[in-house]
Amino acid sequence: MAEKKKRRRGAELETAILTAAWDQLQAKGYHDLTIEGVAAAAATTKTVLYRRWPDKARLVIAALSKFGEMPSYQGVDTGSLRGDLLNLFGQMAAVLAKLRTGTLRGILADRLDKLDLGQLMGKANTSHTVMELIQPMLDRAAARGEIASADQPDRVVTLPGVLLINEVIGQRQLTVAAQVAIVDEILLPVFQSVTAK
Amino acid sequence: MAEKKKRRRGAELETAILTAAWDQLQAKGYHDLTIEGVAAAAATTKTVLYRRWPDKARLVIAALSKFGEMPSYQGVDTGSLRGDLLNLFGQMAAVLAKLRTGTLRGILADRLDKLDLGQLMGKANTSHTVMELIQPMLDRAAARGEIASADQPDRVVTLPGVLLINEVIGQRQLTVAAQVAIVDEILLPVFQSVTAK
DNA sequence: TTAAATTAGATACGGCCGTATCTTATATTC
DNA sequence: GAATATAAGATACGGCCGTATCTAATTTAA
Repeated sequence: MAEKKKRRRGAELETAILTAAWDQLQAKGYHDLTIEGVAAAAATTKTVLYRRWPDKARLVIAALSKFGEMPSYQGVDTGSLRGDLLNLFGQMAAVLAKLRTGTLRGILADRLDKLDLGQLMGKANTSHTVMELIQPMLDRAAARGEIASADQPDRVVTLPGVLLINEVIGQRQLTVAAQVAIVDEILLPVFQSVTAK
Repeated sequence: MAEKKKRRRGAELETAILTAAWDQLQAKGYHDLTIEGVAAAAATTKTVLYRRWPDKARLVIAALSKFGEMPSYQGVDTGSLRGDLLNLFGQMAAVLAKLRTGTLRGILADRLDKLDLGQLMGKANTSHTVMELIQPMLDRAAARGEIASADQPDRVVTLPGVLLINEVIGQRQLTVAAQVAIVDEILLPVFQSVTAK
């Protein structure tokens, strides 16, 4: 009896590959995951993978997007800038907690050669940049009178993202205490220091 | 006539290798520099290189230390915290200006897998951490009464280094305008917000 | 001066990367 | 249903990594 040589295609094949990538990520971690290994685990070849994703980082990001159950950020009006920021960091911490240690570090390292910081998070460039998360908070805070102006310099608006990434780069855990420290010791003082134009 | 098979050793050999590494760095940039290429250019083999440096990043750092003419930071009391900080960033900018674009990015990326942020700059861990640069400034500023306390949280003392690295990671140039913005929009507000204990 | 210890140099290995080429199965179109 | 287009699968390549092993030159100790 001859073997059926059924060939997977399109979405079916892609799902199989991403499943394999996800498994490898869980089993071996980002560093030890290889394109060839994923291809083998998915019973295909790396040629097929390279047709879809340009490198390991993008492949893993795709797998994370599909199976990582990363909730997209829900902007909530908590009634204060401090609450908004803590809420944001809390959600980020929850996302990070789902990742194996070193995964994000590895992705960042791999992409550091090619991209600028604003795009380091993968889809961050297309959908919601850090700025787009922060700006509404600042708008509300200004409307409440908590800060003098919602029109803050770029470097200031990007600061939360920078601090988040910095926290990830260090081996730190982004505990609640760390979140509070970041918000109270750094972010609020900076935001509040801006004077109305 | 038989060739003299003179064998270089120790410091002589090491200098030859680092010279080759430096040349390659200038000629091809960090990304395209390879260990094997440096070995070949130095007329030796990579075995010899791996006996001295564990990876490309360390090799390049060694070459930079030897030939990069990176002036070590000179702490100067300019009379104000703002002046001190701008002076620091100015010196850092001068150092960065000597590096080919992408060199520092590459080094950071390569080491991101293995180290925490405080050690990313190579010898930064042994000699002068960022904290050790900043703390004297804060001490002086507190003595002058510019800030309420020199006893600032770790995350705050490390902030200048984080912002510097962030600036480098982006493709930005660390212009004077950027330095001023960092100091005035972020660092001074943060430092000044700390209340005496 | 001879023997012992170092260390440079040469070579080879397995692993993975990223690309190219070719075939063959499957889908699409006529 | 046959012709055509598309994409999977197989294989091979050159490049570099990092390690291991062996040799031979050179230094150091005796």
